[in-house]
Amino acid sequence: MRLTTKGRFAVTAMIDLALRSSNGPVALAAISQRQQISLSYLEQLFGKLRRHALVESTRGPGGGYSLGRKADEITVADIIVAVDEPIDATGCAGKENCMGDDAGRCMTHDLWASLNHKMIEFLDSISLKKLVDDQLAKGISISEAPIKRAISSVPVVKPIKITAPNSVFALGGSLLK
Amino acid sequence: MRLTTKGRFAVTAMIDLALRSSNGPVALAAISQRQQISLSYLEQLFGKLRRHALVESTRGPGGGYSLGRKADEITVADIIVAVDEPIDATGCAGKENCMGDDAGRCMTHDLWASLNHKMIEFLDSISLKKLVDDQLAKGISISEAPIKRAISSVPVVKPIKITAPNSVFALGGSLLK
DNA sequence: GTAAAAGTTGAGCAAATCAGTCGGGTTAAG
DNA sequence: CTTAACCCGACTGATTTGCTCAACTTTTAC
Repeated sequence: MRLTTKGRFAVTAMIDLALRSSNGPVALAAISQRQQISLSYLEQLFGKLRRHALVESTRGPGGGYSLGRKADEITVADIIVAVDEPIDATGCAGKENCMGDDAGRCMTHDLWASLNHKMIEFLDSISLKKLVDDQLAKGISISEAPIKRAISSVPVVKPIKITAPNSVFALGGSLLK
Repeated sequence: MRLTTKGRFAVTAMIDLALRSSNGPVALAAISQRQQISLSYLEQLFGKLRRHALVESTRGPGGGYSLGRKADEITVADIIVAVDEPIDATGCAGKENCMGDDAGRCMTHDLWASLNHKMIEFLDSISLKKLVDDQLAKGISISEAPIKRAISSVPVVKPIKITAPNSVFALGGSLLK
């Protein structure tokens, strides 16, 4: 599993979706505006999320996406794995060719596998529901109005392009020490 | 923080270093051979590790690297942060411009910050010492011989190039469900 | 039925990152 | 002074990221 902004976008979008999926499907355009994520990019991500059955789609006007299963049955790991496809290959992939002439060669394999496993376990322990509840607890108020689409002639809100360099889990270092 | 093979290489190399740093500095060439990591790449990584004071270098013949501080005072998070430089930028970087007209706009910020923080905490809870102990417990025998460099004319063990596609924490999905 | 609103797919693209390589330093031991 | 090591910066090919464009199909509203 990799951890990139791609995963962050996906998690963010899923939270947004979960927050307002109570009244019918949510359109990507709405998520795009609220979360400042490019619509086309969202389309790509939700294509993958749908193929992994994390979301369901409803086509036509008034359509959009809804959760594929309950929020407490979707984990952060699910989402990240869905968008950052497997692309398996663990250095010395599967083979035991790493054991060679020298002693204790490929400790990499099982070491990393176990660390990996812990990471997965961790991310798998955080459900979408928990994230949503955290947001609600922080007093985020959801506009209950199901999106006014009556405003006919508004051209299209050009999304502000944020040149966000790919960085995930970025921190200034101050947190670490 | 990002999670890539870069970080994996760094952690692996650090474990190798910790395992045999009991008898003087360890040369990168030795780590390169044992762990099948390109020497030049190791040089890059250790440059960063040194700048973060995780390792110390001894120059000249017989030199090499040693741990910058005790193994139980170095965490996986330290290592990964050191090589996968900050490159800070959290979507809506620092600024509060994300709070706009609509309600609950940038939940991304604190949401991801908190998830991030949990990840850091987790990786920060695993010390290099623990990883080393795990390896030792698995019966890895360290060849105490301080590397035979008597073999003069051996051309250079051309490292087998593994076209390891960048994938970290890869898993076939079977672990997840 | 037809038009509009939504999802779906695929191609393509600039920039960044990854995983190195290369070539030349500098430092210290013998 | 030679050699074994670290040091450093530039460069590179392949891949990924983040994103756009264009052309669909499906469904609902009128």
